[in-house]
Amino acid sequence: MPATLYDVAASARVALNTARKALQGDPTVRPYLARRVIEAAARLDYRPHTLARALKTRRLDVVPVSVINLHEIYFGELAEKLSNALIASNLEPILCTEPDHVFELVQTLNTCGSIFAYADFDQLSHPLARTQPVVTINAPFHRKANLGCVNADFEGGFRRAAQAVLSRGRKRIAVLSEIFHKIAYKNWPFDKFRAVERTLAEASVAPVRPVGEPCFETLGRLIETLAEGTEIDAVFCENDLWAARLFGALAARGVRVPDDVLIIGCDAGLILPGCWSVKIPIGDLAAQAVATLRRLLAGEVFIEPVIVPLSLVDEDGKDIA
Amino acid sequence: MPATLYDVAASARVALNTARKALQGDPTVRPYLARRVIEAAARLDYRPHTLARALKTRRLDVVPVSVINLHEIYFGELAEKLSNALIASNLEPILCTEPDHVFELVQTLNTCGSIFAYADFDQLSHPLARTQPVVTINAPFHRKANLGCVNADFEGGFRRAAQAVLSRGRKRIAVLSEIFHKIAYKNWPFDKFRAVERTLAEASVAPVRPVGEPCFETLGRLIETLAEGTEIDAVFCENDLWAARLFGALAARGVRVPDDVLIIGCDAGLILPGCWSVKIPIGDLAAQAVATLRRLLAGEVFIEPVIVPLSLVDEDGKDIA
DNA sequence: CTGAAAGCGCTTACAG
DNA sequence: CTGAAAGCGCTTACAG
Repeated sequence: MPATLYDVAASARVALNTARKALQGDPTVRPYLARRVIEAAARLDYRPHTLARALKTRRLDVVPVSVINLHEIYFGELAEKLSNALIASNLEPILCTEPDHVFELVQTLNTCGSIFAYADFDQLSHPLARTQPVVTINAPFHRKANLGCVNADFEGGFRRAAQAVLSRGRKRIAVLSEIFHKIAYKNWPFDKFRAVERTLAEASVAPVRPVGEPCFETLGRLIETLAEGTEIDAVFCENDLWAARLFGALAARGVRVPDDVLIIGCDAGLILPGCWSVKIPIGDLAAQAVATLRRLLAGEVFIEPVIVPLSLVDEDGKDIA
Repeated sequence: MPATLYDVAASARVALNTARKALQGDPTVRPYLARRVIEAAARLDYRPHTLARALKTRRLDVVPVSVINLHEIYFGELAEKLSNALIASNLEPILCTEPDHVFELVQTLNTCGSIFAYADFDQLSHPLARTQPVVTINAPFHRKANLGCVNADFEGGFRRAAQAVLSRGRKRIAVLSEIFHKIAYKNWPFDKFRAVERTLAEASVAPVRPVGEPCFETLGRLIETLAEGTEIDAVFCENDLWAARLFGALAARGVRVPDDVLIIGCDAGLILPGCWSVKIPIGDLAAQAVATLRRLLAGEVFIEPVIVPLSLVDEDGKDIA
C-alpha cells in the first residue's frame, strides 16, 4: 500500500492541507514544518496520486498523441520525437494508434490537450477543440479557437525538388506512389506529387505515366514500362523505402543510378548511392507542435499555422541546390 | 459539463446505485427501470468517468507499453501491433518511449499491468512485478511471480540462416553490425550474430572480419576491405535497412548480388532482389505478449516463457530451406 | 499561517 | 430488488 498524503501529514504531525502546501513548496508554510513534511514524505516514499488529483482538479497533465501507421518510419520517428518533446515540456504523452481512441480518452480521462498527426481527422479534432486545445500536424488549416496547426511545406519542398531534377536536364520524369495513384486529384491537401506535376507543367514537361493513370502504382508496372523501351530518367518515389526497392530492381537489370535514372525518395531514412531524398524535418515538426500546444494551454486562442520547410539532400545528407 | 451517473439517476428517477447496476447490465435491476436508465444515459450522452472509477476500484484498465527507438521499423511495428492487440483485448495501451517513464506511470496511475519491449530493463521490470503483472518481450527469462516473458528465437533463426548460407557453398562470410561490434561477447542475451558465429565454427568456417574485431562496424570498412581484394561472398547485416545500404554500395561498384555477394538482412521490411532476410514475426510476438498478460491478470502466477520462431525468406517473402 | 470540512464521480458494503 | 451512506486521495474554499 503506497503512502497517502494523509499518512505523510500524520507522520509529520501537521494538517493534511499543510502537508500538501509544504510538498508544493508553498512559502506560507513555516520552514521547520515544511522540513518535517518533506522528510516524512521521503521516509514514506510518498508519491502524489495522479488520479485523485485529476479527479479534483479536472485536469490530467496527459496529452494523447494520435500517430497512425507506426510501422512507417516517418510516423515512428514522429511519435518518438513528440513523446520526447512533451516529456521535456512536463506533459505526459499517451501515444495512440487509433484516432477514435484519442477521442474516447479525452472524454473519459481529464486530458489537457491532444495532438493529431494525420491529415484526415477534422471530424475528430474539431469537436475536440471545443473542450480543450488540439494541435494537428500536416492537416489542413482551419481558423478555429483552440486549434493549432503545424505543417511541413510539401508544396514548396517538392516544387524545389522538381526544379532541381529539371535543372539537371532530366525530362522523362515519373512518379511511383501507390497513394498518389489512389488519391490524386481528390483534393488531398498534402499532395507531394501534385506539386511535382505543377512544376513540370510550368516547364512544359509532361510526366511519364501509364495512359489514363495519374502515376505508376507499382514497382512492377514501372519496370515493365522501362522494359518495353519507354525512356525514364528520373523517378519520384513515395518514400525512401520505395526508392530503395526501385534502386534494387534497376540494379538487378543493369540500369545505372543516377546516370540512367535519378531516384528521388522522401523521409531521409535511407538514401542509397546516387539517390536524392526530400527530407522532412520531423524533429522540428514535433517541437513546433508542442510549442503550439503550450501556447494554447497558456491561453492563446487563435494561432496562425506554423509552416516547416523541407530540404532536398543527397546520399551524404548534403543539401542540393 | 459532461453528465455524471448522478445526473442519469436523477433523470431516470432511480437511486445512484440502481443506475450504475443498470448500466453494467446487472440482472437484479427490474427491466423497466433498466430501460429508463439506459435511455436517460443515452439522452444525456453519459460516459463513465474513468478516473473516478479507477480511484475507487484501484484499477485502471490501462497498460503502459514501453517501446524504445520507435524510429526503427521493428519497434514501430511492434508498438502498433501491441496497441492493436491490447485494444482488441479491451485494455487501454499507453505507449511510452522512456522505460523509466512507465515506472513512474505505474506508481502514479493505477495501471493494471505493463509490457516492456526491450531486453535491458530487468531492474525496472522486476520491481514492477511485485506490484502487478509485467510481460517482457525479448528479455532474458527469469522465473518470477507475475512476470511473463515472450521471446523470438534469435538463436534458432540465425543458426538456420547460417546453415542455409553454408549450404549454398558460401564460405567467406562476414557480419556488418554496429551493435554486435560494440556488444559482442558481453553476454547480451539476444545476440543474433553469435548464433551465426557458432554455426560457422561448427562447420569449421572462420568468419571474415577485421583483425581483432568481432565484425565489420561500418559499411565503409566493409567496402574498403572488399576493395583491398579480400574475398567475401555473404554478409549478415544488422537489419534490412543496412542490407539495402550494402546492396546500394555494392551495386555502385558493380558487385553483383547475390552472384558475387549474398546479403542477409533482418526484419523483413525491405528485401531487395536476390537478398534474404530473417523475419521476426512481430504480430505473433505482440499477440503472445498480450495473451500472457491476460493470463497473469487472470491470476496465473508463474508462466513458462513463450518462444516464437523466426523464418528465413527471400525477396518475395518465400521461405528458404 | 494552520487546520477542519466539503466534494470531484464513482463503487462497495449494507440496511431496508 | 432498491437506495442511502461511506470513502478512494486529493484540492479548494473558508474559518480560526
